[in-house]
Amino acid sequence: MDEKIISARTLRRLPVYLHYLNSIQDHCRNISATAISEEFGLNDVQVRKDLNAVSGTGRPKTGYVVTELIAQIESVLDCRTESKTVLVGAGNLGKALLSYEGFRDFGLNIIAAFDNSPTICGTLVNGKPVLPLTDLETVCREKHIQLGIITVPASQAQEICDRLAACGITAIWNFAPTILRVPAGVLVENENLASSLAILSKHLRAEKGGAPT
Amino acid sequence: MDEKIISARTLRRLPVYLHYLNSIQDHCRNISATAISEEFGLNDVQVRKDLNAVSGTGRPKTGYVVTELIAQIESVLDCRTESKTVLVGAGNLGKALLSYEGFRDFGLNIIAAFDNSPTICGTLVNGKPVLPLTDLETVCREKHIQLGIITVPASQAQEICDRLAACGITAIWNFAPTILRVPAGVLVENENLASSLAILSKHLRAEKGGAPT
DNA sequence: TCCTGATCGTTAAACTTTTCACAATTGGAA
DNA sequence: TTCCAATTGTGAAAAGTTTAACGATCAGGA
Ligand SMILES: NC(=O)c1ccc[n+]([C@@H]2O[C@H](COP(=O)([O-])OP(=O)(O)OC[C@H]3O[C@@H](n4cnc5c(N)ncnc54)[C@H](O)[C@@H]3O)[C@@H](O)[C@H]2O)c1
Ligand SMILES: NC(=O)c1ccc[n+]([C@@H]2O[C@H](COP(=O)([O-])OP(=O)(O)OC[C@H]3O[C@@H](n4cnc5c(N)ncnc54)[C@H](O)[C@@H]3O)[C@@H](O)[C@H]2O)c1
Repeated sequence: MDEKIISARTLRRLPVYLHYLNSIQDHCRNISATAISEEFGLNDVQVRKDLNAVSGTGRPKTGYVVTELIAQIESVLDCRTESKTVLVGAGNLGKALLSYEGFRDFGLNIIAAFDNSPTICGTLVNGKPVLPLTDLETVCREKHIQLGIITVPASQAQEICDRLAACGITAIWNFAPTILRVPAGVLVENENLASSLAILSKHLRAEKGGAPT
Repeated sequence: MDEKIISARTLRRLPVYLHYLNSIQDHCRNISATAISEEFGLNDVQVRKDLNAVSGTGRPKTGYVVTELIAQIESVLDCRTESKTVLVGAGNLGKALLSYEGFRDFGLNIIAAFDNSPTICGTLVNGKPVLPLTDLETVCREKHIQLGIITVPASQAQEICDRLAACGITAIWNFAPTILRVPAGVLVENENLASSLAILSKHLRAEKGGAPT
């Protein structure tokens, strides 16, 4: 294994590069770090360091071979290996995520959704079954689920989280605005949309206040 | 104005604190930075510095008065001032955002949504009208819209972005997986869900590979 | 063949964020 | 009253991240 330590910051930028590379691969054979940096308004050395962390096959004058770079990023992000996933809470947000195919590119495979509302259970969303919550443990254990998405109301999130962790799930993507307590070894990624909103509000305010941002 | 410079990192943590403070305000009069730090698994000095940036009214031995702290964070985040907002692209994700009331706490007020699909236009989602895209400019100008949410397919995002910017909107919340080019003075906040997914995938992979994370 | 300029990769510097260490304050118990 | 333990606030160290500077490489044209 020629693994280098990839910083979290770099890791977060890789999907962005990957999406861009995919979009240009049909009409570009090579791409330079400089060109990517311009595309994203980043510093070119930063991009070069990011790419160097996953690739190392950049060549002076020509840059990187697009398809090669895609493969290397996909390898680091492990896009080819499917992450077997369940989603709990098939409400508005849950259904949107279930319907979205864009995460397939990153290996996400939602096997099933769970909900405790009888009106939703039994339906299919984007071809994926919504099952009663009581089946959660059985399905997770039988299908060897690795990743759990939580889109239930905040008040229910910790309980769901505990149950997921108890099934051996070690990665949780939490959309509820709560902090979850998990056993060691389980990673929670909180999708905190309010944080982004705070940044935007601040910008609007700064503008009105007079100080340029 | 006794404004201090608040770092972006701090700004992102404030909504998290705020949500927690709101949840405890009924049964707690005071709260210490230490207690908050334990709740979130952060360093206590970091929390103290964050709070100090917005408050400065912490007292030794007792900590902060919860209601006071809430008011101060709300003031910094400018939660009381409504951000007049439009959403473009009333698809799965757009409808989920339209239906969500949680952002009201942060001053978000979605006035209307726009879509170019005739089947969606004219409907109401959570009491909010979905209008034809052709009305975008008129509404934005007449209602003095400040913030735009983009939930259209990636291929359409730049065009929508341009139109929003042309209406004088200076803050854009982009959910499409593209980088948007904007005039100076316009702030784009990209909600990149794939980045979080990358972190989770990496964790799963590291686990299987043997190296503990 | 030999330049030239684009590009890479790396080391060092600048900057940011987090953590540590410690003095200062204060409410309440002895 | 006096002391103690909890807690704040802050300057300095440490860790992490971004930017700058520069030599090395190499494709393609003179
Ligand atoms: N919709 C958004 O745009 C948005 C944005 C940010 C955060 N969130 C958060 O995401 C979560 C879901 O939001 P939403 O808008 O989809 O809400 P929603 O009410 O539409 O959906 C919640 C779903 O969870 C189900 N549910 C409730 N308790 C459950 C339990 N114990 N087990 C299984 N299922 C249960 C409900 O039946 C419902 O279908 C909330 O925590 C919300 O704060 C939503
Ligand atoms: N659904 C998710 O969970 C999710 C997650 C991450 C990112 N995204 C991104 O969010 C965006 C929307 O995703 P979605 O799942 O809601 O897709 P969707 O297809 O359900 O919705 C897109 C909507 O935009 C409308 N639209 C298309 N072109 C338009 C235009 N030029 N002007 C106005 N409206 C237009 C369509 O009519 C449709 O209603 C996409 O860019 C997607 O990549 C979605």
